[in-house]
Amino acid sequence: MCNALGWAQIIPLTMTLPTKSSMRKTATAQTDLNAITANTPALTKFTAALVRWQKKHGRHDLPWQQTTDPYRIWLSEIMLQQTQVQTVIPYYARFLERFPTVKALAKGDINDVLTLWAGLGYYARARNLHACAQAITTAYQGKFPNDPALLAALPGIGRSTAAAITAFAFGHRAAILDGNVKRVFCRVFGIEGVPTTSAVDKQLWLLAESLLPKKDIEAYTQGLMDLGATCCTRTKVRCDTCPMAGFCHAQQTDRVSELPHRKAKASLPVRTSKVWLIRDADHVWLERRQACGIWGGLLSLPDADSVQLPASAIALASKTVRHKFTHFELQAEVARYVIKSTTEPIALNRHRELDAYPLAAAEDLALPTPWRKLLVAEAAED
DNA sequence: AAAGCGTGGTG
DNA sequence: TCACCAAGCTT
Repeated sequence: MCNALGWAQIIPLTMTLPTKSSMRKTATAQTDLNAITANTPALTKFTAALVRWQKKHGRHDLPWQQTTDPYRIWLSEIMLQQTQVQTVIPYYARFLERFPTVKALAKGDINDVLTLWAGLGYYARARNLHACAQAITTAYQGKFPNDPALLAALPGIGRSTAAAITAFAFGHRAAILDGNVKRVFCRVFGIEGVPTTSAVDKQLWLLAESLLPKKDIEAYTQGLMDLGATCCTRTKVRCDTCPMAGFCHAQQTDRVSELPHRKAKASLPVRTSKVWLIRDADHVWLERRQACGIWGGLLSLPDADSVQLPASAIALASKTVRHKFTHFELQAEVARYVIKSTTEPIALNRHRELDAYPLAAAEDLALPTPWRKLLVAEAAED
């Protein structure tokens, strides 16, 4: 069980109010989904145009596209959750080199998995990935089930990811619904309301199901992703090359920049902490974080209140590190100390300890990004 | 149902 | 610099 994060929250939440125009529209305009899904010709037009467009103008050379290996497709879908293609590509190659099959991954050490994931974020994905590989190995003899409902019961695989895997690996007819798809649907069909709310989300799933083609599920699914990523983007929209331009609701009413409606966002609370950077000439002492919560399972600088410094410690200048997460900003004071050379662990208490790691290896450890950057800079200063 | 969970790109 | 958010899932 994870308790508090250990970082004090010192600034309370305040709400950024929505603009008057968005309040008025979300309050009064209610999209009639029945009117949309009953309009079969419009649905058919969308689907046919998308499939045709994907085959000619979509992406066909991404590293996970020239295969129907469900392991490779699954790995790409997990890495791509809330993460852009350009970021994923180098991680994907390194991961496959180390773990080429689901059985290899299942047998692997979770700390090796986290090391390969370090910097990619949302580390529960890596822990779920490992657990999922073990489940597939034991429950399905290492073969991915081709049923989206079975896949969605596995750790880290939700409804959309399950549909994407079965569509690409098995040609199974199932609907995806990610951020790109929601944006496309809201614009093309003029869906009002905030897509992250459950009511709108439910409507979008119904629409997604009703749009599925009878054949070409691969090109259709890829087309949804490609359109949102290369044409119907958040900003710099390229309506001039869009296959939906002739009948897109947002484009025809000049509201492309207004849809989808944004949620009123809470301002970032700030949490402060004090951590210790304990080093000698070429080592730094790090703690393995507990498996749940922020940076679960990663290595980290220890909280200052949890460590008894060795008697030989000599204080260096402190540094301040600021790091913004999705939901809070961390301001950490890094108190730096040099201790007498040793590679012995430092005891925190009965259950926890700090272990020495080579400072020069900071790039290759399972460290969260702010600590990795800090330690790389620390090593470079020597 | 809504909050928790990372990081990097972009304008 | 700062706000916004991306091939979402879990609890």
